[in-house]
Amino acid sequence: MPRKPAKTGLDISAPDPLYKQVEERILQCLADGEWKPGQQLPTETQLADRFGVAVFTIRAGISELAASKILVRKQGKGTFVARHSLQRQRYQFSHVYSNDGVQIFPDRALLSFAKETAPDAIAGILGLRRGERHPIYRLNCLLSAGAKPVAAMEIMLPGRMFPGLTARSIREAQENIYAVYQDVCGINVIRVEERIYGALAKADTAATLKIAVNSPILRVERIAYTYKDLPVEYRIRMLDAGKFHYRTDEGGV
Amino acid sequence: MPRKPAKTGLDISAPDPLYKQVEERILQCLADGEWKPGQQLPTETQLADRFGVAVFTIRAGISELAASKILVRKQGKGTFVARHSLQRQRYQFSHVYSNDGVQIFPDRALLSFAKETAPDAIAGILGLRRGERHPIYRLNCLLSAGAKPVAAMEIMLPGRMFPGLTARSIREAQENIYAVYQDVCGINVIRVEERIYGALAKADTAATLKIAVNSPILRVERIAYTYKDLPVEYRIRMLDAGKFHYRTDEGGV
DNA sequence: CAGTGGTCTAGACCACCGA
DNA sequence: CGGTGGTCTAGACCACTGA
Repeated sequence: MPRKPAKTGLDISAPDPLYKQVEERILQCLADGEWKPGQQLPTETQLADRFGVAVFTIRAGISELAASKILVRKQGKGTFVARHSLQRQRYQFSHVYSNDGVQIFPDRALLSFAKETAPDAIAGILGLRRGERHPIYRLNCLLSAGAKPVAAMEIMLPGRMFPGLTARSIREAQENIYAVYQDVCGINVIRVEERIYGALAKADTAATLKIAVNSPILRVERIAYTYKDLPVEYRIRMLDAGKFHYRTDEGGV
Repeated sequence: MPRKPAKTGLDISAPDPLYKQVEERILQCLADGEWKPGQQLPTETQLADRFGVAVFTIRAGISELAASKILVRKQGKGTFVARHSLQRQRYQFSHVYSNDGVQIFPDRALLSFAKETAPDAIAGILGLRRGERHPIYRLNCLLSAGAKPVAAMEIMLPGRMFPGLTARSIREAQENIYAVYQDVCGINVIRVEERIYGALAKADTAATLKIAVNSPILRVERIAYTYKDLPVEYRIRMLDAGKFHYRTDEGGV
């Protein structure tokens, strides 16, 4: 007897395999906010019933999302929506090292917080429609390790996606700023693209970082994305390249 | 009846699951050179017989190695040892872009090729035992796109791991240099670590790149590893940061 | 102890490849 | 057409969690 596709939306005769469809459905539930960060998903058996497929198929879908760090499986407990905890920051999205080889997790001081209309260039980067007026938040931060400045950071966020964001909510959170996006606005960053430029410090950057004008700096631009490849953050960091560097890995078993 | 562990070396009662042991065994075969780059592995059914486990278990092990880009599966054909082809270079280990956003695959000109004794610092980076004399190859290259210099590159290789390497073999190959390591010396790079520094061009680098002294440069140091986390290459690239930048991605579905 | 995810089996059918 | 990997099922047992 053929499987009934109507009830669940999963279709064995579709071009995509069932476990890919499971993946899509779970991503859709996450994008819709049905399951929120930190929350437990239904068990694999329950999902298998709900979607009308075998447990193996559910596992295949969940496995890919777990590999992407979107879900977290805990044996004996359940499967959970990943959170941007401090521990997670230690191994993802954090690549600044001092030049003597110590990984840096800088403190964040919020210097300014403004709401304004997005310039065309920024609107384009954040995927906002041309020809319309879009509010954005513009944040300026100083990142420092101990008393030493590490980087000047500017963050631009599409205003409509971050309801309820305030300077206060950012200042009070000791956490990774992506945890603030999650907890305050329900925005989940799952992927980033970075461009790393070498440059010379201009007067304002030099003053902020307490280095000489024309000192070498690393300008790191990042676009962060949530589900469905939707850009949610554009940030620029100006790192003091005299004291710090950037590391990446690739490949590996 | 319990599985017999002696014959194959796989042991259901070991702390590692069987599919991890499969993975280890395959990596060992690769490190031993039993299966060479581009070569086809035995079929999953044959490996299942050989290791005394189910096909599913073989698949689980191979899947992880395929995700690490160490093996390549081709439906209807078989499973193969990955090669460092030009196509592969396009999506792995190549991150230089011009500042107007075009990905750069520079040409390589070999300027010098020397064999010498490794200084202590280099020996340490390449994991060579202290207090012994180790031959290394030291290569200097100019990377350029069209007529424009992109970067000066220095490569250091542990001499004993690269028998038969000559300036000629590198000059004649139009391929990715990692393909030369594979084809000439049987060395497979599977993972790299990179450190990205911002700096100012000194006189010699400036002359090579045809830029002004104290122009901004990106100094990219890379250590490349083969199986068993064995370092096989240390390279330093000095990129003209006025015209080029570096990109990385992280995360994603 | 019951419930979770983790591993593993034996087998089925499919899609793709090349002779 | 036979052989390959790709997907999927049903079911088993294990390891870990927390009440």
